[in-house]
Amino acid sequence: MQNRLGKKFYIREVTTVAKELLGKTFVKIVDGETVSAKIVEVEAYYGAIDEAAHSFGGKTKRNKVMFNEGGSLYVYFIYGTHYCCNVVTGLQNDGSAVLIRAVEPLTGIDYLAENRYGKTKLTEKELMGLTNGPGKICKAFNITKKENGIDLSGEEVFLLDAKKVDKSKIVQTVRVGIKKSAELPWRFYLKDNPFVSRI
DNA sequence: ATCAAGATTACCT
DNA sequence: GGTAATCTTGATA
Repeated sequence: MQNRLGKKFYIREVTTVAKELLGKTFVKIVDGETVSAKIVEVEAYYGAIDEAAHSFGGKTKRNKVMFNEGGSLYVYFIYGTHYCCNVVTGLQNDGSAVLIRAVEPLTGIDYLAENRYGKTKLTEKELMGLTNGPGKICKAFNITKKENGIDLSGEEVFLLDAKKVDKSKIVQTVRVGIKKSAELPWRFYLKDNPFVSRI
């Protein structure tokens, strides 16, 4: 039986939460249907010491959700075309969050496919590319600025606990796609999982 | 008021 | 491999 992750889970040090998010289940309820996916790749961002974090340099209209107490969803718009989805962690005003970079679809795959490709019959290649990147996840789950700031203890979007992933399965590397603080090894993914965005 | 850069992706050669 | 797509913020005038 899977239980919802509680407030305590999120209000901890951001890299700890990032690591433990691997293997957990991301759920969105759409018209009573459960759309879910396993988290396989994440990155940690921490405003106090991390120049690459949106929260570095203080609160703005765009990033204010990142300063919430852990357990909110932070969605931002980037490059004029893509949304990315983060789980806020830590205490109020921490400015820390975990970016969800890749997930493995579990249920509601037709919903994800329809949003991403406008069809439900997918080739093997399309299936593998369904949710293996931060922008793709938001497209597939139809997560937009409407979802920014929502509480993960609500009934629409939340996370389920899962069996703890063995430490030997977690790979830790540097983050992808950033120029500032690029050396911080705050990216975590599940070893050998085919849905990880890049190796 | 104008402008460049950004936690990305898809489509081109 | 290169680049267009085209929103938000923060710097400069």
